[in-house]
Formats: sequence, structure tokens, C-alpha cells
Amino acid sequence: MFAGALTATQSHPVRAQGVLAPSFLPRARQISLFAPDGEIYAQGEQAGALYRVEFGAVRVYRLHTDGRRQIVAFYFGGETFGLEAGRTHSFFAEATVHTGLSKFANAPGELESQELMTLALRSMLHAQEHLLVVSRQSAVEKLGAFLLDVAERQGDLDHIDLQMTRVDIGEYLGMTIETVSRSFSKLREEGILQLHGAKTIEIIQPEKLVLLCK
Amino acid sequence: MFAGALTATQSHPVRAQGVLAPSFLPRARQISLFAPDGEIYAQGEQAGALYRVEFGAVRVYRLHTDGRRQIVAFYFGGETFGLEAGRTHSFFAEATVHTGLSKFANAPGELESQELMTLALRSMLHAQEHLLVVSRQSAVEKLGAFLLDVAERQGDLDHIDLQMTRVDIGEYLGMTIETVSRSFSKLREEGILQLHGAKTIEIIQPEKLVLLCK
DNA sequence: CGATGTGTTTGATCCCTGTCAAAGACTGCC
DNA sequence: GGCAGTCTTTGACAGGGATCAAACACATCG
Repeated sequence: MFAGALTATQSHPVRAQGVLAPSFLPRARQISLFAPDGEIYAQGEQAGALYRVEFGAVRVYRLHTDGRRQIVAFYFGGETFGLEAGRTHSFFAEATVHTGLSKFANAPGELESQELMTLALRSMLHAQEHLLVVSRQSAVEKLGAFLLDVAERQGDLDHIDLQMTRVDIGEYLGMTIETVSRSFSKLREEGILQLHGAKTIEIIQPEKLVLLCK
Repeated sequence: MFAGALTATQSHPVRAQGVLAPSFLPRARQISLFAPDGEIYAQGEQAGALYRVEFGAVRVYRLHTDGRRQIVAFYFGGETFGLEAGRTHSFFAEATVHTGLSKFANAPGELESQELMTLALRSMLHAQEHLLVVSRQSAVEKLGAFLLDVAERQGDLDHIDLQMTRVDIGEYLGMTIETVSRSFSKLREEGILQLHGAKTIEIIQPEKLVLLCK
């Protein structure tokens, strides 16, 4: 699970595409590496650090009492996560693929900073956006909205590198992997997108996709 | 894509109930009254105030482009809402019944306060709780979880005064009014609850309800 | 107190998605 | 490069909720 830590190497600049390159945080000295499914933190653990994704991707989720998993967010390169309301984590965080993270200490007193407030409000906003997507009616629309979100966050509106499995997508959108797969097929059949392997996606007709999901 | 904001508040996990008399905010001088469906604020309007529900209930919602409405939160007596990430509201807020609100000024500079940060994070937590309920789970389970939430927030675990219509509940839980109604009937048939009129509910077997909804 | 309109319940039917099953594609490893 | 295991796709089927429709309760007002 834990994949050790790589010292030094401040790694590539990382595209700070819009989302939260926390310039206000102390510069990280090292990057921790995580293998796929590697645990970053668990529910109940002491919170108090922020993480920035240098490369790879992270899923943050919660477990239902019946064992089902609800993924509440994914984080990609350049994005920051880990902020918590209390002293302990109320979610689990894992890498979905080989992932590198910078860790920033975060003393409680610093919580008052304007930037952290912004981070908190954005998380709140994202949670609400997610709610709107999940409560959308059809499976194809959910998937489409998800793909548009990922494309925008990855900075390329035509090509997506899905750094996660169908299981992850299903648990994020609240549907089974079969339905996820069928929805992909439907979008492909309609000429909206093309799949080069299961995880490399080309959006052929972005306008059509936007129309479908909005 | 992020336009802005978020209505925050108190609710779920933290059972401070009725609390949330935000001592750090200036005391309100008067109570504004709203008729059922009365608009409190609209999407796009200037934000910058917090509201506390004195009596009645409030729905906060967003409109999908297809005209469907997604209610993201209800607020009852003693609870506070209206916090926004940006300068404008990204949601609509309306009274569901005859409602009284106290309004608190909230200058932008005050956003750094620790209390407001907590409010934002709790709001995020509530959104994610809501997500767990809405995605997955059967209609009966959704309704059950909703009723348990409301009962706890209203302070009486056995009696609920639903200050909203079936339409509101449906738009909150992501299902049609027919399904909401059928779910009520099912819970009644199983002896879990009893309805005195459509909006006055008595929970006969709270334990059974908890078991059902996990 | 009855009338009208709104809100709720119940019924019948259809379709989407979950479930079970199996074949096909891809990846990592030897 | 070939094998094994995992991930993905596709198919068949069933069930739950959406949709369409109508009867039933309830509130407000004349």
C-alpha cells in the first residue's frame, strides 16, 4: 500500500491550471509516491495536512455501513486536497494510479487564511456540483457531465486520460460498472467520442456532448 | 466554471441543534416574514448576508437547464444559511411555508473568521451526506434517511412536522412525487410510521426505521 | 357549509438500470 | 513473447421507479 517516499526532486512545475496552486503554503521538500490503491489517509486518522497532486490521481471516498463505497471526489495534477472540518479525517484517500504527492503541514492556526477559506468554499461548491450531476436523470448524462468536468480540469477539451477504472467512475456517479460501460458505448455509437483503449478518450463532438448534458 | 458560491450551514453531523445562534455575528434587529414560496434570494443576486430561521422552513435549490429543480438543502428553526463563496448567490432560496428570518450583515472581510470556515466545511459535509443518500439506495431508504434527519434536527425523534410538500421532498431526494407517496405508504403499511394528515408524521418504530436506512 | 383548486394517494404500464453471466481486451510479469 | 489475471464489454433478464391517468383528501374562500 504505501510506496515509500522519494526525497528531493521538486518535480516538474505541474500545470497549475486554475485549480489551487497554493502559493501561500510552505514549499514541499519531497514527493511521496503511491502505488495504485495506495492509502494516503483513512477515515478517523488525524487530519491537519494538505496534499498537492504532482502526477497521477486520487480518489476520496466514504464507506456505507453495507460496505458500498461512495467516491466524493477525484483530484488530478495540480489540485490540492485534504482539508477537513474536524481534527480527524472523515474520508479515505487513495491513489487510483501511480501517484506523486507533495505534503504541506497545516497548523490549526493557519486555518484563518483567506486562501484556505477559498479552498473550503470551493470544496463546498464542488460537492454541490457533484450532487447536481449525480441527481441528473440518465446514466449517459451523468457520464457526459463527468467527462466534461475531467476534460476541463485536465486542460485539454478534446482528449482525456482517465486515470481510473470503471469501478471508480461507477462509485463516483452512483451506477454499476456495466451501466458505465454501456454509456461509454452509447456515446461512441453516436459519434460523440472515440475510445483508444478503455482509458484514453477522444471527444469528437464536444458541442454535442455539452448539449446532451446541460 | 466555478461561478461561485454556496449556501452553507449547519445540519447534519454536528448535532448542536438549535445552536448556531452565531454568537460571533451582530445581533439581528428584526425578523423578516415570508409567505409560502416567497423568494429570499435568487441565483445571480448579490450575496453577503447570513440568515437564521426563526420559524418555518427554507429550501435552497438550483435549476437545471431543462427546468428541473434540485433542492440541495432545507433549513429549519435555529439553523443558519446564506454563506457564499463568491459575491453573488449561486442558488435560489425560498420559504416552503410561512417563515420568519433574521438577517445578519456579513462584510467580506469577516470571511476569514474561524466560525465561518467551520460553517463552510460543515456545509460541504452536509452536501456529501446528501450525496450518499441520493445516489444509490432505494426510494424507501432515501425517504427513511430523510425522515430520520429531519426528526433529529427538529429535536423530536418521534414526531415530525413536515413543512414542505411531496414535490419538495421529491426534488430533494431525486425522485417523483408518486414515488415519494408510495414510499410513505410502504412505511405506513409496515407499521413503521403513522400519518396524521400528509404532513404530520409519527414515527412508531424508530429502531426499525434506523435499521432500514442504516 | 358547500364549491373549487391544490396536494396526495393509488393504479396500470413501460423503460432504464441492476443483476447475473460470459466473452473479449488489456496489462504486467515471467 | 506468451501466459495469467484483471478490467471491460456485451447479452439476457428482471425489478424498481418514471410516466400517464384518475380517484381521493384537504384547505381556502365565497
